Parts: sequence; C-alpha cells; structure tokens
Amino acid sequence: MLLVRMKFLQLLSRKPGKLEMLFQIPVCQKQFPYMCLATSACLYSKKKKVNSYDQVDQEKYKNLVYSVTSYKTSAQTPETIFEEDHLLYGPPAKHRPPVKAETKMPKNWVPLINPNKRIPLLNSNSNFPMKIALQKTKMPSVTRILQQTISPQQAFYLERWKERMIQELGKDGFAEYTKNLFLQGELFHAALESIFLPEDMATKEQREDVAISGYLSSVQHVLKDIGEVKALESAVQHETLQYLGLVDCVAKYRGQLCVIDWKTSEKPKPSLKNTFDNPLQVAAYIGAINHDANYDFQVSCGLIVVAYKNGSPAHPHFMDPDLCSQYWNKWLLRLEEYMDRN
DNA sequence: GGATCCTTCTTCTTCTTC
Repeated sequence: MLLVRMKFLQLLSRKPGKLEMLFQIPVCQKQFPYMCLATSACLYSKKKKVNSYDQVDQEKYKNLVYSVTSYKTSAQTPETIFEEDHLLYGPPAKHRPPVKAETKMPKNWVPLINPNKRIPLLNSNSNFPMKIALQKTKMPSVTRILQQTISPQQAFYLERWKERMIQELGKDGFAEYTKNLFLQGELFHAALESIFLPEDMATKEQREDVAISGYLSSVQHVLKDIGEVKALESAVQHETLQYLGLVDCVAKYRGQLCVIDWKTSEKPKPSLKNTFDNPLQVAAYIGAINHDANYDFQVSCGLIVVAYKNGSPAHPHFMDPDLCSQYWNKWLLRLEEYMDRN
C-alpha cells in the first residue's frame, strides 16, 4: 500500500499540472459532489499512528488510487464524478434508481395534432408566406422554457465550456465571440428570408455578405428540396398550453409540410442527437401551430438544417410524425417543469 | 425613444499507435 501511495506521489510530482487539476473545483458542486485528495492525506496520518495496514481494504484503495491517477480533468463528466464519489463514500443514502424518460408521461397530455381544427378545403392560396407579429402577452416563450429547464448535465457541460472559453479569450473576448456567433445566425436567417420571399418583397440591399456566404452555399442542396413556403418568422401560440414562439419557416420539404429550423454551427452535427434541445423546440412550434387559430393548416413533420461556415454541405435532419410525437412528449415534460416552478 | 421580448449560439469520451 505504501508503495502504491509513493508511486502516486511520484506521479504527481512528475506531472506538474496534475495536482492543480485534481483540486480544480467543478462548477456544479451541489449537483456533482466532488472527491477530495484530503481523504487520502487524512488516512495517511491516521495510519501512521495506528499502523494497521491489514485492516485497510486493499482492493478498494488500489482502485481508488488507480481512479485518481488515471482520470484527467478533460475526461471528467458528471458520471465519472459520481463514480469517484461512489468509490470514496459508497452508495448515497437516498439512492433512487433513475426514472426512465420514456416511461415518464406528462400529467396533462395534449395531442400534437389538433383533432378539432377545421382545415378549409380551399387553402388561402396566397403567394406570400404568413408573417404574424408577436403579441405582447404574459405567455412564456419556447426558448425561455427550454433554457430554464435545461438538464443538470447539459448545464454542467455548458458552464464548463464557458469557463474554459473565458479563460482562453478573456471576459471581453468571450462576449465578442458570442456576439459574433449570434450575428452570423441572425444574418443567415435574414438572408434565407429574402430568398424565400417573392422578389418584390425582398429587401433591396441583397449585398453578398462575406460573413454568411459559406452558410448559404452549405445549404444550397437543401434549398432545392424546399417549396410552398407558408410562413416565415411568424409568431405562433399554443392556445390551450399557453406558450408562444417565433417559427423560422413553415414549408414543404420533399413534399411534406414541415416546421423548419435553420441553424448555423461551428461543429459538425451529422445526427439529430447532436442538436441537443433543437428537436424539442421544433416539436413545440408544431404543436403551437396546430393549436393556433391564425393558421388554417396543420403540420406533423419537422426539419432541422445545420449549416456550416466553410460551405460544406449542411445536414438536414428530417423529423417524421412519429419522431415529432416523441419529442412532443419530451417538450410537454419540460413545459410542465417550467409551469410547476413559475 | 427606451425598455422588453424572441431569437441568434455554446455542450457531447477518448487517444497510449502504425
């Protein structure tokens, strides 16, 4: 045992950054209780007096030392912190098995598709897309609800990322960086809007913006599959569930009517799973449109298009009605959580 | 005209080797 510990200390002195890394306090200390090297030091001093190594659970501490020496901060996740914690302190007193998300159902379930909506036989066959302005109401918005009910795990990774970025860029540098990202997203949206609007309605100053030309070429192959644009940047509200949002675009994608969300991204997002809460956002908009009397149609599909700055082909993630229903249930749970808290 | 709102983004395990 002594040998193992000495080896451990040697290792620490060999790798100068290691000790600091071990003591680095994570952001969400409450949610992810942290192991502390003091445990080991404390044991050591005790052991000096008692001198009874035989009583020590050799296997347990061998594992502990191994876990301490083999983990790096970059590999730290809520799971690994839990694991280390478990190794040190044993199972938590009040341990409940995690509830499976798919078995959890919202208390107040409302269908995604509105069974009572009457669709006119002859749709208002107007050439230009709908654009309803936001009303001033007390209703919470989709993004606000999603932001305020983010999972502890997502919050942990986001906060960690933010801290690292600030360390690298400084507070002002990081603010500048975020501002730029937002601006690109906004410019990209504006450019798409003028592409979809009939020529006479589009803004005259259609100057080729260098900042977003990459995103636009990234999305070219998807644009070919888009038609019959029915709404652009239009406000939607769910009349029974009482939330609102601003829908990017409602149009047909390969013949199917979709709520479309255009995203700009620095990292590739080749799968829907990479888009975090975006599918919930889309499902929320679909439900809202279907329960909003301003719209004389219903939508049952979604599309998330992830565009890239360097112009490489965007990833279109199509959400069929079944997938939309699954995310609709997840959204209802988040909405419920928000409403319970507010 | 100023303040507020909705969005706009950001996360995701690693490596021991030719």
